[in-house]
Amino acid sequence: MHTGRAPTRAVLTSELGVTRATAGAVATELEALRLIKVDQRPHAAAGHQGRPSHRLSVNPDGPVALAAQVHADGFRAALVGLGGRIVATAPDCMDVPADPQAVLAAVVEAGAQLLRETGRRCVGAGLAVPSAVAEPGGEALNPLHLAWPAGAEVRRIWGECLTEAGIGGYGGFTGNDINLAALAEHRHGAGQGAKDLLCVATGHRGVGGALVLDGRLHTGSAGLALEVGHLTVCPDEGAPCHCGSRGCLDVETDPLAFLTAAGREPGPEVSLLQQARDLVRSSMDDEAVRTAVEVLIDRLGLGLAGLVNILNPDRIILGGLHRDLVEADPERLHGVVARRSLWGRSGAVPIVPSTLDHGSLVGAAELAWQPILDDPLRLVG
Amino acid sequence: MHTGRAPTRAVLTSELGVTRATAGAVATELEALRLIKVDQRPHAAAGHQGRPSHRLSVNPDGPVALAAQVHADGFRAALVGLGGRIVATAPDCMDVPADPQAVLAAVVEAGAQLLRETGRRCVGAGLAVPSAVAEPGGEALNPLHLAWPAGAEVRRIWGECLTEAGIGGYGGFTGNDINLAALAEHRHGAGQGAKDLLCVATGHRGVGGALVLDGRLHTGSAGLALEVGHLTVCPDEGAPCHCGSRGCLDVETDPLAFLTAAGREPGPEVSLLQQARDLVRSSMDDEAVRTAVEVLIDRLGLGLAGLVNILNPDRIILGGLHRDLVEADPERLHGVVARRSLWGRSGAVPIVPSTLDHGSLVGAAELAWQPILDDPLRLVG
DNA sequence: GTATTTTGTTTAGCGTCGGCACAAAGACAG
DNA sequence: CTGTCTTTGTGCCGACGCTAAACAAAATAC
Repeated sequence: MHTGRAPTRAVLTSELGVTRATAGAVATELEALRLIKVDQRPHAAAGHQGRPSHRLSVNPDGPVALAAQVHADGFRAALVGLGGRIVATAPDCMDVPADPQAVLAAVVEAGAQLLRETGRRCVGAGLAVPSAVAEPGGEALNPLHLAWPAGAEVRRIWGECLTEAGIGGYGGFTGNDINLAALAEHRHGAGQGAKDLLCVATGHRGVGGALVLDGRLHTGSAGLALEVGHLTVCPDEGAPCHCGSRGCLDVETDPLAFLTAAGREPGPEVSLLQQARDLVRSSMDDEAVRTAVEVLIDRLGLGLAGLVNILNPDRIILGGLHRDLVEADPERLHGVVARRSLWGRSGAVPIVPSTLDHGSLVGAAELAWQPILDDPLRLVG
Repeated sequence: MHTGRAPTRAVLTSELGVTRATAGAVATELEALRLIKVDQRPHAAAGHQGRPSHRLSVNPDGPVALAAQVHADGFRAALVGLGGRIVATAPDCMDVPADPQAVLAAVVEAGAQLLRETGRRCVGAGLAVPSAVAEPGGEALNPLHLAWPAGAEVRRIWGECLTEAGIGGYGGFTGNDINLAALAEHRHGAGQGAKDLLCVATGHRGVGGALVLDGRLHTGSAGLALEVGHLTVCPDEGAPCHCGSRGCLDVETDPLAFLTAAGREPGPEVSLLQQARDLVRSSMDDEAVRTAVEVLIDRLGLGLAGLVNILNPDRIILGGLHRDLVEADPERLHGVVARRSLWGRSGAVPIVPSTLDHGSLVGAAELAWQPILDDPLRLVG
């Protein structure tokens, strides 16, 4: 169902490998649920003979998922339609109480406001947090950037706030922000069609990873997988890391590491990530900046090579500052990864920049949409 | 279906979550296929009331899978029944031609001989090789220990040899030996019930890994995943590795590394693996040996911690020399892994020795059994 | 204007599975 | 010993999801 836009019933038959009858039934059903709409006037395909087909498209006025993201500087809420299109966005809120209960209540209130304004039906709500999320309980294990207590029961609180506000659908879902961005890239971004998709991204501080296998997030047995920040990428003498080791990917390739390597003093006005990205984009003719980019690419490449040896992905998507690094010098990064991974030459992995601006939001919505994609029947009514 | 031995129809109903009717139908069907047999006399369950149930057990005289393993010193062939029981074994052959075609022909001949002798029906044939196996083509990418050409089309040759010998069933399957051992441990050994199972093992030289997710082998997008041998575990000054780096798990924790660390000169009489294992088992009161064990455990632990951070398995099985290491001092290994992994204290991972003697063989057979487990109907006839 | 091609819908049929009733075989109470 | 209860195994029916095949629709090709 995540194959581009506006297919026809005929495309569905071949894409899903079912008969025309089944594809037609599915289409009728989805239309009855107001999830899709069917062109009244058939689309005359030029150069093709035979009966022209009706295009099926996501109903822009259909139900939505409530998506929210909490980050270091505040939170953000939006309504996301089927297919990952953001329908409405609440103004970013920069007021961040240290109490998760209070934050999530405010998030839900913003979402409820959006739903009231637009009059949309809500199929569920997803929340992205900048922390490892334990499975199956949904506790935020290391919400360092939020000043929340470790182990905060985010999923439970999220669910309670939602029911309190009367937002129903298929309930509340929570996940790590990078995991959800990876899911979104797989469904609607640069990861479409990948079988084993690896995503690596910087936040404002630190580095995170995510893995999408056969279209499903792989979070490990307890939700703690892809903690890629502590791969050693600077064996000889790296900066000390809070994990106790030295030269971790986390402290060697994050925005602060880049600013330091470029000899810039980080200012307090905007986020470190923003400063670092601006520097890469504006000052590649500066010798110090170019050298810093090369150093970080070499370290990142070493880390990616280690991951390639273990995971053997068929695509890698880079986000945050890493996205700017690969865009600045893709050849160098490809070269390092190929040289340092065992199957570098034979199995060169495509490494591409992320394409979605609000991947975590879209991914959070995707969680809420999932039950409906799995079984559209149960939503009848 | 891999839940211990001799369940009853009633157990199937609860275990598979189906009705008694369906469980009964499945049992009848499997019996008709001679895959299982049903106790004539019902098993009186002591202390239980109600009608006693008939035990269902794997038919020891039923069809078998042909399983074979090629290794550095020769090859081995066996017939394996449903449930991983080895029914018959051919005498180990130590004659190893350098030509894969010739070796596999000899392997198939040994297997055909076994089938003739026992008169069993063959449901398929699986082959384990000590090399990464490319997917989906099935080429052996680094058969270093076999003196085969890299990229040898093992799967094609195996299939051709089988059809030539008239061994039918569901065809030929090939896989990496450690991958298959991991699959076998998950189905019938120390890995039962694990959701995310990581296996790490030494062969005679080098270190390999495998991952079983939700009961299925994860081999990555091209079959090249879990090349764990080149994790850095000796940052300061490790031995040089053929991969170009230093201090890799491969050269720091394999049998030769252990013998060197213990100050022993490896002799030519038996394999390095055998010498190393004998040393661990017999001479733990020797100071040099004990120190060597501790050094290797520390390095192995560092490597495992890195894998835990990325994969978050819920169980780790160690094979080869690593099995002896964990048996010699489990506390030390657990401690290192917990200290060096991010979620060490909260998410301590069980690390257990492998339990199967011929895991690769059983796993190879498992590949051949898989189509029948997936759909027993199609074998009617 | 007719034939052909492609798409969409209707109808019949098949296979799977759950629900239910019934039979079987023992335990337990009197 | 007998009747009741509990658990297991089996046969039957219907709901459901899908395929196959026939039919209808709407364009192009000649």
